[in-house]
Amino acid sequence: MMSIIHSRMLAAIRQIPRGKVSTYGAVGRAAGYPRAARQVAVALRKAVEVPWHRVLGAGGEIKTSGHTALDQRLLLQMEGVGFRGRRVDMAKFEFKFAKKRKD
DNA sequence: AGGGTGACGATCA
DNA sequence: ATGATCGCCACCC
Repeated sequence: MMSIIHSRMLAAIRQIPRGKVSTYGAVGRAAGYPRAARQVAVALRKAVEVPWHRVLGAGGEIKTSGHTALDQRLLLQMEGVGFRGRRVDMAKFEFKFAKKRKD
């Protein structure tokens, strides 16, 4: 069963273009669940066919561990995403979700 | 129903 | 910068 919340999380994640990244918190907000950053991770873990490697922790830090973390970093660098130490250079590579506004 | 959990996030020492 | 703590929230026994 795929809960609606996961569907929305994944929909948001699929919007992240190649060569760009986002964070669990930002994805949660984009999906309409501003406090559900952890659920973004849960959704990613279970989902298939989504650019999971483009989702990082706050500050552009890779929050995965072990072999998964190495894969993630490699995949990102393959897409041209640049790192600065252990973190992605968010100033240049963070994808900004279109946010709703009232105008 | 109740309690533990986690690919999080912000804060503080 | 690093580690501890606490707040969050849906999921899984």
